[in-house]
Amino acid sequence: MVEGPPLRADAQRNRARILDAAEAVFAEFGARASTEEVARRAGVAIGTVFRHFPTKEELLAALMKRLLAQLAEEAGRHDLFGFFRHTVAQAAAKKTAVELLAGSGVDIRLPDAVGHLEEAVGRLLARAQAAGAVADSVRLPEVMALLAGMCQGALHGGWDEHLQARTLAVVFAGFERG
Amino acid sequence: MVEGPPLRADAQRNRARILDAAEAVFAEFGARASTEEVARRAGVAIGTVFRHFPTKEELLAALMKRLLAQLAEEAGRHDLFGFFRHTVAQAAAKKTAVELLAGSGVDIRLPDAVGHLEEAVGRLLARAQAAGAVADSVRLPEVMALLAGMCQGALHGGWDEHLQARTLAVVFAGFERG
DNA sequence: CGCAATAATGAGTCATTACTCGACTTGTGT
DNA sequence: ACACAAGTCGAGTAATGACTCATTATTGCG
Repeated sequence: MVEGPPLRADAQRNRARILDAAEAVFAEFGARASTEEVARRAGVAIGTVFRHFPTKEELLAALMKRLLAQLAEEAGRHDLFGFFRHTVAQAAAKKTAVELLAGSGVDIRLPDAVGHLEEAVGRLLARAQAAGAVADSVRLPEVMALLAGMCQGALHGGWDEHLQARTLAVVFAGFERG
Repeated sequence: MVEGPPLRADAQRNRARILDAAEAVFAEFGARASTEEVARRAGVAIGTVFRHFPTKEELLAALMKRLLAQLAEEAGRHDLFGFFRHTVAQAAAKKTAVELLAGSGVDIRLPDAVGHLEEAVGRLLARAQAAGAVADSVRLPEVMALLAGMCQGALHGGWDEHLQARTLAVVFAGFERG
């Protein structure tokens, strides 16, 4: 994480615009969408995208970092079950987050961002266990695995609201009894 | 499903070889792998692949059909929990099955093959409920959703044996208690 | 201002890939 | 054995997409 001199004002504006466009485009078409489409939606030339993010992977990584940070922050506003519902419901909208949280196609290292999310979920788990809502035998890794799996399932399977509720109900019952 | 005249002997051989090669190649590289790689591995020219499967999608669909039929057949040799364990363990190996069972990237209609698999799993569910191993409130759609989600999760998350066991344990506990 | 340094532009390059097609080979029925 | 339909071959085509770079524009500072 080497920080060079601060960016010029226009460069900052464009960087943010590109990330916003990338979020929208990749949410709509998945990670296969072209970099040109991102540039078009951001209203900048293709070269500008590559100036800020020298490869497509780095663009995806930067976007992913932002999305994971956002998730970790949102975790603070929910209990464990609520966070599951919220995250799974958003899965389809934030296609990329899910695709990449998983590493599908492109592989990217984001230890920090993933770590922060894990910490946040860990706190929710501890609280839920202290309240007796989740069995003590349940550990963080399987909680993360189920979160990822449910997001993937919802995304690719196109679950409706009802199916999502029923499916999560099974998972929550499993949490309750270990 | 129009059946033309029977294929010539060499054509049958090549068709099978291509499907085998496709299974191996797509399992290794995902659906992004090139058709040429499949041809190379099958030991035929690229034109031959396209004679049998006029588009890449049709190749994927044919492969998918075979994999789903195989899964449906394997269901007969397991109870519900065993089938989950078996299928999830194979998820990584049969990357394609999972990617496509979900429809990631390419969309394909395989109502028959999916229907057969659902019927097979439905029988396992009914038997498990009759034996009291699964709560009566659990229905087939969420069982299929969880199967798909767990396969996705295992595939993309790279679960090890231990994590897989712990994760499935939570799901099974959920089945037990509804 | 004026002048570097920094950034934006966008036509072009190169690699990849799905798919075509005309020349050639092989299986099969008679 | 022969003819011909069925099948195979693989160089070629066209589209796409990641990335480059010489040129032009903007910004911020003294």
